[in-house]
Amino acid sequence: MEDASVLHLKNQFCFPLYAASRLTTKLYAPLLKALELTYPQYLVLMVLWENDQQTVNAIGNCLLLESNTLTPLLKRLEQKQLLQRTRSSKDERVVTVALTQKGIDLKKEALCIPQQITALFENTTLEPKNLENFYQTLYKLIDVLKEKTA
Amino acid sequence: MEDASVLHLKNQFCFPLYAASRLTTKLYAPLLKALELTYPQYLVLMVLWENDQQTVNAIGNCLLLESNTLTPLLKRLEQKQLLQRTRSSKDERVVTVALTQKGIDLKKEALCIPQQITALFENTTLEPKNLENFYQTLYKLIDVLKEKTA
DNA sequence: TACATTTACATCGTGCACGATTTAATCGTA
DNA sequence: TACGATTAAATCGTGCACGATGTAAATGTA
Repeated sequence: MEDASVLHLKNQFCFPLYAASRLTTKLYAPLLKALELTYPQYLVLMVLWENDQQTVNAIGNCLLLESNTLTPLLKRLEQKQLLQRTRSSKDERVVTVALTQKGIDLKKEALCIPQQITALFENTTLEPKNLENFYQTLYKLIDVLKEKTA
Repeated sequence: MEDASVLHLKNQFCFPLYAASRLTTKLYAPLLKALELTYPQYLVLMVLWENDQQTVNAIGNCLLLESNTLTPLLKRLEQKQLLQRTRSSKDERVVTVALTQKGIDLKKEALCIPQQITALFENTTLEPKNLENFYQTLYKLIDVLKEKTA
């Protein structure tokens, strides 16, 4: 590759990931709007739907986010009465996040989202077999990136 | 896949893209800090290094961004005296963005970034052949997403 | 040539991301 | 048991993203 073209957008390592991530968030947006959720809020709820009663740190480990991002986001979800933040009495540094009944109930409405997303990819050029390889490599990439940015 | 697990994070379509995108931006951050650039600013400059003198719209088409994001970003780059925004006299609606000499010169310092990134992936589990397929599928995905979110 | 429509960019408000720092609690160890 | 180090959240400031709306210029068409 010649000198100049290494800086061309199409040859960049990161741009397509950045673009695909933003476009995917946009793909979810109309479905999440029905639940009055943003995409990061949806991610936090998925973490809690899978395992309720987690600390801020634990949620952050799942999503690769830290308290500076999570605290305000969790406060917004608490204001919507989807969850409750409680400072642990055993260790006053720790805040435990627990779903409210309203938060638990919202899962039922969210259940149809994954299949609606999947349906959007039917009859496209994206073959399931390619996608499988794609996600395998993507997770490998994430592992390497986690190590290199640690 | 059973009902509950479709909402598990690891089975989600979008989360790994979101995570990989953010981690990749973090990977670039220390290199870009030397140039006092953010990652989106770097992307805009790459577009202009490849083709100088573009309208806000044209830059947005390259990066999939609109004026609501680009205008403030371009103003910041203008304040750093890396580029100049000029309203076209032929069509007063259009703003043309042109690199200053300082902006042109910055390219020389940026040239080493791609190879430094590439070097980080040597001796990892990511095989070049897999990555080639990966990026092919990623660009296909972007095309589908562009269509579905249009 | 009026005038509705379209286009290009800008503005505004909200919600992330994230580096840097702060605060308070707990831990480790001399 | 003091006390420095570590840990968990929170706070702060800056810079994206982006939907919604605004503004002004250009365009299409009756």
